Amino acid sequence: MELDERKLKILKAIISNYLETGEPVGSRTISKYTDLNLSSATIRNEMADLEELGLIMQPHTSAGRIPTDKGYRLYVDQMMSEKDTEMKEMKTQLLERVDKMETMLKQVAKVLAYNTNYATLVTAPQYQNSKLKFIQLSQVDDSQLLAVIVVDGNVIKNKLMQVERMLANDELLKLNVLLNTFLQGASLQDINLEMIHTIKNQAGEFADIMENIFQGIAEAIHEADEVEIYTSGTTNMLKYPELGNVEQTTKLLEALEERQGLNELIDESLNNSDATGIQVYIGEEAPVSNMKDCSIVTATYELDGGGKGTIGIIGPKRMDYKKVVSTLKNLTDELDTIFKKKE
Amino acid sequence: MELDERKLKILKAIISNYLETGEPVGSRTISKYTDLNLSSATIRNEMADLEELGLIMQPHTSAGRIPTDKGYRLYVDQMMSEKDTEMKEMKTQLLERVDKMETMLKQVAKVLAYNTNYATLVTAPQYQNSKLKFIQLSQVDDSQLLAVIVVDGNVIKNKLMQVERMLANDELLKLNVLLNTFLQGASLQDINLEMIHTIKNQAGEFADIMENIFQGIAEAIHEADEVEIYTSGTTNMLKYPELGNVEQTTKLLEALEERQGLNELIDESLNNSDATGIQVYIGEEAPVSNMKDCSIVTATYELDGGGKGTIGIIGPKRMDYKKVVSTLKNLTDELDTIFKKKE
DNA sequence: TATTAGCACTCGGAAAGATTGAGTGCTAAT
DNA sequence: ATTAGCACTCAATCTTTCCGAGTGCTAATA
Repeated sequence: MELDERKLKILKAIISNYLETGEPVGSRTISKYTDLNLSSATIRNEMADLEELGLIMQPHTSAGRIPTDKGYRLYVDQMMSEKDTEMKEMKTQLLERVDKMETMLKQVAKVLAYNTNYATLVTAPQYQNSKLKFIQLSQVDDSQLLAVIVVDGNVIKNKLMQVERMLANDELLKLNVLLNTFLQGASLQDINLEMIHTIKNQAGEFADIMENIFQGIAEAIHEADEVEIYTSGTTNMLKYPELGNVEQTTKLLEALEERQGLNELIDESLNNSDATGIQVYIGEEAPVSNMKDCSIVTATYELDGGGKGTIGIIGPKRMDYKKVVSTLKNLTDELDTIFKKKE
Repeated sequence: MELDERKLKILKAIISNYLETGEPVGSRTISKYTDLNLSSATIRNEMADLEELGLIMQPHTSAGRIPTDKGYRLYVDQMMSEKDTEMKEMKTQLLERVDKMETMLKQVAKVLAYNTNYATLVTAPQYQNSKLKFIQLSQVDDSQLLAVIVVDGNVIKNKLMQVERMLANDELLKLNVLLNTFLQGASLQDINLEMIHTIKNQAGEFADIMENIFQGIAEAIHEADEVEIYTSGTTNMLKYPELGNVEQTTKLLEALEERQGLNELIDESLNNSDATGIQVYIGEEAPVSNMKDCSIVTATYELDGGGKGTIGIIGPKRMDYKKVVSTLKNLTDELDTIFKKKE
């Protein structure tokens, strides 16, 4: 059996109705509220076919039909090829207060959650491949040295280190010059053992202090590699009763709160994203086990500096894909420009 | 009517039973499971009295009794005067990975939530009254100046500023000396307009740049004043059905997620805490409207540097006050020593 | 051959009763 | 002052009934 034009139209009608109501859709509804001018009986026949094709299903006999994951997938693929729309209010909301990356990303998650009524997740851009811009050591007090490390994209990391004795000004200066000479412009991966060795040699009597400093730098880098994930609107998930019992939803909320599996999700989405940067996971397709009853839409944004971040929306399978996808598309564009302007 | 010894015993029995089960407690239960050796009828009479005193109530006729807020309050006050117990496992869990304040506080919230099954909240120490330790300006690239600001307790803030031209090394040095001379050791409140004026005068040709810098410092200070609040275990709240319908719990979760009203709670608890630093809010006593059905226990920890932070536990009214209070007491002690060791 | 009207059938969910049992208050006896 | 006993209440739970949305199938129609 083939999926002809009419079947497709009916499928779309079923899905979009289901997206609105969350209730199984009956044949009569379709017959009445589409411009197909077919009787419910005919629709029923077609529905039987669609069911056979695995695109829709009945939650129980004598109920209407709901889309299967496969049905959603078809719908989303269709829809993705169509045009965008709307989105302007969000921009203004977003720009209200953008003074700091962290604040901004939290804000993005919040605004997005508020506007979509789904759970959202935003990661800071990951910078593994960006270059070291600047290192500075300063003596904070008798026993503490502060290393300030700045990388492309102006991500700043501080690292406090204990030292045995206070360094003189010229010693500090020398070390600063040394560090910056060797490390400026290096990508985080470039800083290998060999380089460390060289620097330690050059440092002479401060080799042991350098040891300390590298330890600190390593920690700072490690820290920079840990992606910070901001979530918002997680409680929105409680609004969708079809996500099964409360227990399951609770599990999902816990996962979101504890960031369980979110890293996998983000890696997955960063690696697999195509030109548009948008990925849609429906039900079982999700790389996180607690989210098998949901759909997840992720988008990747990219900075000039090479940093990449992810924005994700987690919602019920009957999420408004059209709106979500177009919103995300616009949002990533927006982020791109904001970050570029700030740099 | 007076609250005699026996009534008190019965009240305690009712409350502690209710804490365990979450179900209204009947007269027969008390009669059987206490060493009072009284018949259920007698207990009933006493219960009627306790009800008249406003210490317990019936959720409906022909149900057992549950404690009122007033009853809880009595119980808590009694209990607070008694001895502590237990707590050792938590320490080890806590110390597993303490490399960074932020990480640690998150960890504290998590461990606490895990161990108590309530929602928890932890704030970083607030430093309004601590002193500025160190300021350093560095030229990051052509157009950007980085100010690193360190205050007592080693809270570090970075502030990037745009400048029109690149500063020469000796110029930077001069400014650094200037800033540190005037500002080192000053509490954040000390930095008033007059001082700013003086510094700007001294800065000579760099007055305009100084303007920029002060702007930056102001922002950084402002930022330091914003308390970061970490929450964990919020989904635990879904485990207590007596918190009313799901909607209300959802509201509570939202409040926790969006940090609504948490600042009030923290201020309140910081200001009102007595020698022990522990505060208990029962039901309506809570300074946050969404939490009228819960109880909140907060504890204040204090650093040598003068920073104060709050740890809070939010749970149902029938929370295990004894355990919670002793846990919090121990935890704050622990935090105090950890922070002191780190300084 | 495609569509439609008609009808018997299914089944979840709401409504209405029936049953249970934990708990109470009151009274009379100890 | 305490207790046994009893009638009464009421939420919770289980049963039963009923309704209607929706189906599949068949026979009639265009």
